[in-house]
Amino acid sequence: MDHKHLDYAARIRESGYKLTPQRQIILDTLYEMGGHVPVTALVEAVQQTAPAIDRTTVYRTMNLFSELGLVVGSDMDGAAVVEITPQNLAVHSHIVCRECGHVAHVPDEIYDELRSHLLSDFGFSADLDNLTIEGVCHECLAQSHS
Amino acid sequence: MDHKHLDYAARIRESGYKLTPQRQIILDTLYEMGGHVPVTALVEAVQQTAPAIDRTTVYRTMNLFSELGLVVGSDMDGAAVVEITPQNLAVHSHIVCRECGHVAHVPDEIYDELRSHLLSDFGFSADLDNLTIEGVCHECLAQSHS
DNA sequence: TATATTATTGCCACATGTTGCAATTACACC
DNA sequence: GGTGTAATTGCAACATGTGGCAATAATATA
Repeated sequence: MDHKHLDYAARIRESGYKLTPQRQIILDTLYEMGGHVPVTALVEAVQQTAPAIDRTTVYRTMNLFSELGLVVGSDMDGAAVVEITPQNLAVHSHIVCRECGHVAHVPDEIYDELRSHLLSDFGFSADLDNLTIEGVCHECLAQSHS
Repeated sequence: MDHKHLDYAARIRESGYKLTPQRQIILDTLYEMGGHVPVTALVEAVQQTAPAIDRTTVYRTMNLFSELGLVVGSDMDGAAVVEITPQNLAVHSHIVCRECGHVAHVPDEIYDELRSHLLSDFGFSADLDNLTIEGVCHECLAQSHS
């Protein structure tokens, strides 16, 4: 809401796209939900407000917003997940706990070593941006030791 | 075919499962295809031989065979891919070229550094087995430089 | 403010994977 | 070889995501 919308409106129109009520509702809803939101959940929430908005529109809007840099999408265990682009975004990788589902961001540098190994050993230019790694988080590890 | 089947038959029955014609046909077909096979392609090939075998059966069979260790499954850009378990299997990670689709295996050790960093920095026990990383392979990199 | 253009929407249909369920079938036991 | 039981199968239905297409609506221009 408030002034943030103006930014987004400008961003969208600058790029030659139109600011539709659907897009505003979808963005509002995503804001309200906060954090990492499965697109399926976003669809449900949006349709709570505006039942006429189709699944298709939400997915297409997320793709567009992603291209515009307004949101960041990731694939978590086969499910599409989005979040409002954080300010400190450089590379946007996630670690997801298999047990509790907790999602954390990890800094770019942690992949530097792997990236250069893949390049030197295999001549392979790895695309590690926006990677999602599964595992077990600190808390769940501690719990399973008790 | 030949003696390998006996091994699989034994493996399946030892685990309390049944050796059905469907499972044999599916395994035969996967053998003939070789390498990394998208399950969608496997379904098509199987139905060439036995049209009555359902998609569902192929997917369920792949899940079972995967649990038994007969095949290894991976997720490549949202698509399920399987291959007959190689003999030298330790950890089974792939690098896939975004341009030409080429798939290569990478040795376990390449992830050691990342794994230990994630553990020491975040207390996160990463599950890096069977990881699939996208990027651009050596050949395609060379080509794009010309 | 009216109009033309062009993006956008909603609907339909499809692709891939998964689950529930009743009918079938492999196999262990006699 | 017959029989009981439990695994398995095929079907139908659902979930998630994507693409085509005609109708609609946002914006630039006059």
